[in-house]
Amino acid sequence: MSGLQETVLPEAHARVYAVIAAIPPGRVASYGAIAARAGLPGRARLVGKLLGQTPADMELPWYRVLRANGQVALPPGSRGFREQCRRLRSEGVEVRNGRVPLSRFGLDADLDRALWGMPA
DNA sequence: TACTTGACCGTAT
DNA sequence: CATACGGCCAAGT
Repeated sequence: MSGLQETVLPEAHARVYAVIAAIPPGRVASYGAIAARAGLPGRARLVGKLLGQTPADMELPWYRVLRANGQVALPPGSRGFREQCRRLRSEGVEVRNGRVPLSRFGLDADLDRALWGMPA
């Protein structure tokens, strides 16, 4: 066998997609939290790269993914940026100045709550 | 092979 | 709140 990660990475990609697909409407998660839940701790950039290469026609709630501080990761003013803000707001998520306020819960806690239903 | 690029992140100043 | 720095690592040049 010649390539290990040549088969391992696609596996990881599938897990990342699964985690993102599991984020319920009206909820958000950070790149880092998603990577961690997909078994790739410390590899938030891989998630970003993957989303960047994800075809726009694929069904995936990509817009529920934000930076750890709540900011939208796309270039401010770009089409994707506006699209993301629009979709989030349409789900009832507050977006102010390209950013989602993380009032009492961090994005990680928010994702955990979403996946495991932990109470506040 | 070496260097650069990214839809990132935590810590420090 | 803003900068800076190191860490992360697949892919492209």
